[in-house]
Amino acid sequence: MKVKSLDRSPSLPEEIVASLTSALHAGELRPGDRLPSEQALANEFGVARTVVREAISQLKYDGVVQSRVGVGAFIAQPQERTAFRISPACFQKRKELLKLLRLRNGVVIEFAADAALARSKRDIARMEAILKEMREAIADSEHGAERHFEAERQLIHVIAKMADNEHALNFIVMIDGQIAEKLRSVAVKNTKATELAAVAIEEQARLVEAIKHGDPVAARDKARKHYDNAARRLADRADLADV
Amino acid sequence: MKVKSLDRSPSLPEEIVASLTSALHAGELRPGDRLPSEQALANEFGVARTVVREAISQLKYDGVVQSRVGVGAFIAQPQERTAFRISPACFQKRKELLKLLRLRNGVVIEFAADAALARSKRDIARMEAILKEMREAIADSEHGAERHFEAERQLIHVIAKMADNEHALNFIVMIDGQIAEKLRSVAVKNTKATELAAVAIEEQARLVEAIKHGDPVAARDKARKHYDNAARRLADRADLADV
DNA sequence: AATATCAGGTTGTCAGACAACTGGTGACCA
DNA sequence: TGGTCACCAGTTGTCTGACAACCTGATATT
Repeated sequence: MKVKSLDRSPSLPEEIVASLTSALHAGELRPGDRLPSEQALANEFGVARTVVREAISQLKYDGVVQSRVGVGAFIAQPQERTAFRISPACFQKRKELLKLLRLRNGVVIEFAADAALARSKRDIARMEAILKEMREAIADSEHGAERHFEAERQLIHVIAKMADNEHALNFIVMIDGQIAEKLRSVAVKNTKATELAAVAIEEQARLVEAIKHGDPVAARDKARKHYDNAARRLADRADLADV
Repeated sequence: MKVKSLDRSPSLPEEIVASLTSALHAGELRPGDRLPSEQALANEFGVARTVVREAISQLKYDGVVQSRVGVGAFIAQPQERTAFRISPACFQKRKELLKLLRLRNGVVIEFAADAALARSKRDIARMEAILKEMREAIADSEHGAERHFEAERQLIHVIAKMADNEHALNFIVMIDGQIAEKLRSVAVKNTKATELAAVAIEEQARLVEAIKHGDPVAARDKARKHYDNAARRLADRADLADV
């Protein structure tokens, strides 16, 4: 029905980028090193120069390489990078996934305090609607787990939006979007939903309450309690696949 | 001497990326919209199709657009993005810079606690050497401010490294590298160094102490005190240029 | 010995071509 | 009339070859 044909034959530039970044990650390419010329890479990979150029242009976009006309392309210093990127490889290992989750949670926790300071009535109404949706989801034996999962995400997004820092918002949305895709199936499957969800909802209700009261310290505290617990509950689950 | 010829004539693909992203940021392009065909864009911008392709390949790399053979290229949903990027435009406004600083500080504060849990003797020695460098820098009337600035950055990097989360480390190094370039001149110029620096060093010494004792709560607390204060001191400075 | 010139290599850009693929149109047929 | 199918124009992905601008190092010249 929804097989969706996950062919995904990776494009040539993608493969070259992957090859170069893995070489970089493996230490075969180090900051300051000069890349082979575009023509040489094209020959090596058996593709046209345009393909190599597209690959290198992506690396340049991230500040991972810098090129000088007439000279060549060079691996830049780590501090020169202009993008934080999540590669598919990050999700291969369970550990990596949990570390990304930790990073997302850390930012959310920190900015929950800012949210408490900048809250508006609209925001509060929004959050309470989300809590209501969570509570209703418990009764939904069919899609309840999925609804709860999505509601949790929405709460995070609302908090991030409240904090009045678009960079933090972008960051949270980006990470969350990436890990959510991987976590959804785990969160939905095999969930002995109700009792765990009830605890989680209580935690989040306290967080919302703190934000509502405009108490940044309490908001941070409640946020930490919930998101640390949520991460622990997830880590304890045996069915979080490790490839 | 070190003028270094900042010519920086932006490349054609760069300009097109900038044009498209600004159109996207301005709401002229919205998620789900279809981009003009590569040939149409090439005509519009007066460049070759290869240039347009390099630009779009960069956008695809970030998950900002997705393309399908035979159909076209489309603006993706925000949750689809795979990269958090700092564009040069972020530094034009003083406010943006402070928000980026807030984001960096938030992550550092949060992971200072993790650092306290995962500290090693090597790390502690490293941190104490950095504190020593800061204290010595006070006496250096010529390069003291710059030395202090760099030492503060190194302390952040060491803490990030300690926390055993390479994603957080990457993120901090990236953001810090970007804002440092913009802050260094401000931090160094017109610094009535000694008295402010002494306060900052004391704050950081307490942070190091907390990490040394393996106390995550104290580490987080001290980190928050220092980095919030540092941000406030910076924001209070009148010479932080606003373009 | 110091300087000017040149040749080769490298990146940036251009132009044109073709394959694979998609969506819709219109012809054809039952 | 209604459904099926071949076809066509448009699009992306890739390839090829070319040239300009530029840099480096070697060579020739003074």
